[in-house]
Amino acid sequence: MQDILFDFISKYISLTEDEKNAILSLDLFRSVKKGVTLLKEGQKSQDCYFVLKGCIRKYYIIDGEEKTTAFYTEMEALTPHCVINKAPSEYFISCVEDSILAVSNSDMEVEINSKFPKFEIMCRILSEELLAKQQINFDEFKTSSPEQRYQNLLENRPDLIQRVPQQQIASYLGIKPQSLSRLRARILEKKS
Amino acid sequence: MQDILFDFISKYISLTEDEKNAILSLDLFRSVKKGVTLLKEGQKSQDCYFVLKGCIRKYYIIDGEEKTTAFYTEMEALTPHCVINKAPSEYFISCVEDSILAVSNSDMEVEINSKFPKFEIMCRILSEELLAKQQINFDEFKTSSPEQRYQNLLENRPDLIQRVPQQQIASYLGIKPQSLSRLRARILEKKS
DNA sequence: CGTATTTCTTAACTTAAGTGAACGAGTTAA
DNA sequence: TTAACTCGTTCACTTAAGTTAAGAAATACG
Repeated sequence: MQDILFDFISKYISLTEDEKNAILSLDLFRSVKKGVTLLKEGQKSQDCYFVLKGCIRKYYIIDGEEKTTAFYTEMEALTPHCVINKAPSEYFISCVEDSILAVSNSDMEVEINSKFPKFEIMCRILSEELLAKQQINFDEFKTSSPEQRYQNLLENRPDLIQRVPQQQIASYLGIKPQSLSRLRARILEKKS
Repeated sequence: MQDILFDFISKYISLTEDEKNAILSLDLFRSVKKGVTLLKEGQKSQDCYFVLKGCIRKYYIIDGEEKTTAFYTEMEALTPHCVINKAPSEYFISCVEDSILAVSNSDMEVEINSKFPKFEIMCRILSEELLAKQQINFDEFKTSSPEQRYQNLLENRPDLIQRVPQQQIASYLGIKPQSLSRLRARILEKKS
């Protein structure tokens, strides 16, 4: 399981055995059951998440309704906004499947960063990379219809549609579950 | 005009007179007329833009239709995706108003970064900050209707609605110009 | 194993956005 | 000054998503 984390890190920087051991000694790994809420609206938290196995999601509750805006699966990292701006969180984070996560908090990161300056370089590259990805994603979302978004999802993250309940997929696409059902039926009809 | 740039930078790092002069000697400032296209789909470019005065926009052409996905106004910076991944651009960038921009290319940045390591720190903070903003923006877009998006825009960037043609605003909100007209009429009716 | 509960689908109806066309106001150019 | 063009609005019509409700399918749990 640790290998997944080190594989990920090695895409950005190379680690010595000493450095690997220092990371392992932080005891980052957490096993989390499906349905568990990791962060609630209004909470202040310092925890960042890296998904080793499973899936977590970010959602808002607006007028009593859950609005899912992101899923994070294997090899994806989530730094909640409340960690950055030190304000109460505007959203929830919860576990879609039984998952294994690497959970780090600010203190640990300060410690690691001061011991291994390499780490800061990785963070910079990572956040630049994420920013670029995020922008393309946003543009794609803006320039397409719900139906196109669903087709895109089918192409780019087909696993999600299997792993995640439809209602969460629907809200991720910006529509209601009933509309997703209908839209799926429409697509099937077109194919035949 | 330089003051705007230095004001911006001073939010992140402090510069000595020498450093300021080094930046000025790069001769970054460009005056660009309304309507000029700075980047075209398919082009490879190394140029990044910082708006000192005016407004530029990013848009795609999809099925012959312009789809505007972002506006950049005073004190906002745009690093095109093609600069990061060194691939041809998927979108256009053009000038909405007569504008004054600071235009930097990769070579200059390498030069500045090597002379003043401070600069790299600024870039890291900036991209982290942008990433956070971008995520909140994306979430807001996803969780709201065209009408709510328009109301949001009225609150958060009222100037844009004055400065930018309706059709570009409409496409930025993810709808057609006719729908924006209708939506505006609907809102006026509600108020009365 | 069967019951309860949640999740997904279907349907009928409402509302809002897309489409195509026409119109008037404002701008540009001959 | 007039003709051509652009831009925003309006209208009638179509299409897709929201809403409410009911029923089927899948899942969880005692």
